[in-house]
Amino acid sequence: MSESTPSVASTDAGAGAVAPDRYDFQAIQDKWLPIWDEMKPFRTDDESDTRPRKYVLDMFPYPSGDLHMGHAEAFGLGDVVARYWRQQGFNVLHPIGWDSFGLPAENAAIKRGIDPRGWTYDNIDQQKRSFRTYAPSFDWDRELHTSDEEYYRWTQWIFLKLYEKGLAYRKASQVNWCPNDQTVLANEQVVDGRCERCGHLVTKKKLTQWYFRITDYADRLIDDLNQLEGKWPTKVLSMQKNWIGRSTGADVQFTIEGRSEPISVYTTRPDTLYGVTFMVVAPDSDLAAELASGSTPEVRMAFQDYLEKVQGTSEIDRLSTEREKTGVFLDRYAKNPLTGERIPIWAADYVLSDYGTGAVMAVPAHDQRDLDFARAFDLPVRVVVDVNQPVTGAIPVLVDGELPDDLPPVDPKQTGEALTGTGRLINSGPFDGLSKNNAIKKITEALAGSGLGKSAKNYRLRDWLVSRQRYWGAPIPIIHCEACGEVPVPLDQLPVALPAADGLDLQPKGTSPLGAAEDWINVACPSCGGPAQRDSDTMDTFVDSSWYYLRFLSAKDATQPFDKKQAEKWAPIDQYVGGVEHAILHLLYSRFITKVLFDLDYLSFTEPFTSLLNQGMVLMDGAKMSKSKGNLVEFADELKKYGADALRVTLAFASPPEDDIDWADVSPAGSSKFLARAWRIAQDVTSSPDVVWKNGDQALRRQTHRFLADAPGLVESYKFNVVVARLMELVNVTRKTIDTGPGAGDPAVREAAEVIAMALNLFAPYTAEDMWNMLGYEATVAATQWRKADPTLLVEEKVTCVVQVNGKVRDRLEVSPRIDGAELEKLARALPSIVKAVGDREIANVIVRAPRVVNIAVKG
RNA sequence: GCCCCCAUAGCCCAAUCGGCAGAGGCAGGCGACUUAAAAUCGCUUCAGUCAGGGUUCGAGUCCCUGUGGGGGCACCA
Repeated sequence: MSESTPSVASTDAGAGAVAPDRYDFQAIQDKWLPIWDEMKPFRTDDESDTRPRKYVLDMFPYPSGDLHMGHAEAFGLGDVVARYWRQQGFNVLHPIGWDSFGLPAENAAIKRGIDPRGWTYDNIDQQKRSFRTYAPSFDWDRELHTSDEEYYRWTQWIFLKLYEKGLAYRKASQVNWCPNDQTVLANEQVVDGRCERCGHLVTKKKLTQWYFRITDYADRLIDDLNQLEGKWPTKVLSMQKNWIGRSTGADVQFTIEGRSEPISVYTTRPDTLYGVTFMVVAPDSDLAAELASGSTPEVRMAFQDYLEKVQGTSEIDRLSTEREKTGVFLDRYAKNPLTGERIPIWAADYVLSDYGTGAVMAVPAHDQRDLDFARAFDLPVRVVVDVNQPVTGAIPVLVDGELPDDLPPVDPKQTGEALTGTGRLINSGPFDGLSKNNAIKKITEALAGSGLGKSAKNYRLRDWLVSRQRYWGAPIPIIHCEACGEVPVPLDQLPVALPAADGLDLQPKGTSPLGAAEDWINVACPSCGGPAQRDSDTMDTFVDSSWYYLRFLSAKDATQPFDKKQAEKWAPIDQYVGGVEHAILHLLYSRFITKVLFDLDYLSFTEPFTSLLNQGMVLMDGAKMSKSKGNLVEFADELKKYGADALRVTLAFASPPEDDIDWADVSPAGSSKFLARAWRIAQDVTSSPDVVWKNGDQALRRQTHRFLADAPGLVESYKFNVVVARLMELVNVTRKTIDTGPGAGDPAVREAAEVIAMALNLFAPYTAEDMWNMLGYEATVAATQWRKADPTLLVEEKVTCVVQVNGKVRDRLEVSPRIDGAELEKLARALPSIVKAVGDREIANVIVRAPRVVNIAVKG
């Protein structure tokens, strides 16, 4: 029918133009976009809708320029899930917003001398236009921007709620400082000693800053990961676990000569307490300064020198594990709580001031770092765990083929290798002979009994530093009054709106630009009415994004951040989609804030993201795309060249979603070809919508229904690439049925075409809609329900049974799937090829797994 | 150093319960259409699953060891 004049695909066909004969993605996009805009098929504002609900969310974009290929992948995949659940009968909430506060806007504004506001919202407009064409099934009516006053007033509200609960506090401490961005950084934002954003070396600076007490939630943040097992990538679960870094051990009290208070040290090895030969404190801790100041003038001098040297060491150098051990003796002594032994105290920078108590008991025989230090300063080493003594069921080691009575004792001081393995205690008084694990328990109990220690836990996680010395963020809603101190801004005075950037110097200078906005910063104290000043810092943008998923549920509510009833209806998120770069930062913070809101009774759940899909990155020639590398693939260019559908299909089909995609390895042109083939099938169908499918070609029907049966499971296990492959297969078989089988008028061809359109809605909504239209149906195909597979078409009439001899395939049998085992064995053994293969060897065993396999095991 | 993940055709990737290694695509080859080429369409070649052991009637799949690649944590006591 279409072999007549090859019409040229018209690229300038406007909306309403007659559909061209050939697949023309531009014409199809232009045709359907205005119709969808009119229909708004993805709105979720109908409160009377009784369908079960699903909440599908992609991590919202930061508006730096236009969308890029990474967005195309993430939002394309998220949209597959959203569209899928709709076709499964769910009322699906799939909103979109922008993470629109942050440094890039401010840096761009400084560079060009403009307002970060304008830059940000221009970029949002640009991204919106691109999204419109890309056509994810968003409910646009819930759009939000974290930089809108209506949004950040509630970010400030959350800050105040944490403040009320004592979870937001200010303290002076050594913080991470990026000299380039001229602002502090949270621990999570420092990667290998460098600023996560700009790559500049991070330094330490003593500053008073705002923190959220996330460490109070450390246990729950670890323990609740169990709920997510199997629903989050194991990689992310282990990253969170590692980041929080819980360890268990004991706090042990050491009394100090010349000091009334004992020093508490944390150890994971209380079993080695008899092996303590010295103590080490962090040189930059208050404790070290105090101990030094109570010592001799010589020590004070030496300590000062050492401290200065330590503070001059960059973070990068300090983190090197190859570094020589350094330290100074403080000429002070502690007392071992169990033995009463006198223990010298040193200051050394291998001990960190902000972990545990900033002091450790050193057991050089059983800790590599302590041993290195002991060897450097010739301090005694005492073995207290005999690692040659088996604990349980250990296989004895033979020496020269003999079982030795006693292995030669190993001296770590000689070998330089600390003995960290298991074994039995020696040189430990009443605890001799106990196994390591048993000793940990017994010694901790003994300490607890005499009030000299107790079991304890420690975490690598630090409190979340949330204040930033920059302009483009949510102001911290606190007022500093000379008379009253810190005074929270009353809730009814929120938002604390950002002053206009106009007239402010946004250049980074180490203090917030807001400090210079005099009209803004000077206010009357809400408590006493006296002169006071606003806090001039703004919040880390991860505070903004920690709760945005809740704002979507009540995006226009002017009275509260979110409505608890709406949250109960929709949240937590059924499917969250985003890159693994947020595996720690955003996901950890959001989990924390969710738990806080739960504790405050604003929520009835404790985990925000029920299941998580991490899509991989889109690379080019094996490397991350970037302008400077010259390997940038622009989303806008690709969109123009291939259209939204082909891009989406390409990204879904390239690989499993969590794998990286190298754009050099994929073929958007191939995807276009596939879409054109699918589209032509709908075009070729000659039967009318009321044909009776069951009269159609059985082979094609089987294929169609097998697809209907398999695809849902594949989508739900994120095997989108396989679904696309199966769709390609179905298209190929349908093509064959048209060209060389019963022809385009066969009812099974129409059935297949309709199923292809219905399924293609997940990956290629424009093409799907146009096919659906050609097949004689009204828009929109996105609202169709997934057809149920006919079980009678899933049963095979004949299956191939493999006949093996000693596991090697020798022959095949076409049999009924319901064949009985004995019958099958008889058939198999009668096969001439099998008789020959067996020969006159004795049959040892015959394994029959009807109807798939018969395996004859023979001897010899 | 500790912990985790991965390895199938030239390339990207499939392979429900352990049961015929191949669904799909790219690239390649041949052919059709074309004056020719591109595009398009049709047909088609290609591996025994990183290596070595083990369990099993049977292993890509389970177990152990190693190699290669990727990731997380790391002077956290």
